[in-house]
Amino acid sequence: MQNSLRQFKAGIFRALAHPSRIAIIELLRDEGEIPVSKLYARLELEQANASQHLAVLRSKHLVIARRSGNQVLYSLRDRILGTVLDLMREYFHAHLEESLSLLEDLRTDVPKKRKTP
Amino acid sequence: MQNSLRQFKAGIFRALAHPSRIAIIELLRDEGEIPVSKLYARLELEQANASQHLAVLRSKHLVIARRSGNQVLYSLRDRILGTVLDLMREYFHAHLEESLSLLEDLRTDVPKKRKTP
DNA sequence: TTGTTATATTCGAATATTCGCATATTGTTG
DNA sequence: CAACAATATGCGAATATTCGAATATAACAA
Repeated sequence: MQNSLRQFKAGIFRALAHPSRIAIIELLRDEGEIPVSKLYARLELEQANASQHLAVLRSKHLVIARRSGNQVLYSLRDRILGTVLDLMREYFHAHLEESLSLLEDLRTDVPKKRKTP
Repeated sequence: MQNSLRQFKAGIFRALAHPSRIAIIELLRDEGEIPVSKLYARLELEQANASQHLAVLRSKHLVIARRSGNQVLYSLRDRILGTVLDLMREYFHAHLEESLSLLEDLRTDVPKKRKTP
């Protein structure tokens, strides 16, 4: 009872527990409804990979997919998700210093931009 | 940059992405600071298991551990986490119907209570 | 029909989580 | 000190996630 409710919540958090999926949510929050093609172009994801992540989000009903002719348009299911991410940002700022040290730990990958080596 | 920030957020969501850890957070939110012994008694978790989950929460700085003599007292690091969980409840209610169908899907385990079949 | 574009799904390997069990650590009491 | 209580950690097996590669499906155009 109480228990499966927690499982429900955990499932949603799990769906949010990936950088690419967070990027997707943030993009949808900022841009509204967009086609998959634009989505994976913007986020520099492989098409298949983006589709897999979208499937995860769909399975938790976090996003809505709508077919429009050739393409599929995605949008956020509920503003609450945007709010949650805003809270995360707030949290991030509140604990900026140690957040930075956490980021330090993460700074093993993510070179991403490199100015002509 | 933007990317490792998302990784940071994802890490926090991942820490929340387990029913037992959600239960821990909710318990700390409701009870304030409590010793581990009380925590795993209340949640009916194995001692080692509870400790492992607490380690996950600690690693993301979501909880604070304070030693007091023999025992270790845990508390929530930031009210924001409670707020996030409240939002989740709000979300749950907003989409109650389909949430219920999601719960149906989960109802593979969690028999828990059964009225003599 | 055939071809083309857009998106989804399947598969398998690499990696990560989760749990119970055993053991280690820390503090207290006698 | 030894014995005990409270908590943490290490290990290994079971399970779950993640990714790229290949393939499937859907809508449309010629």
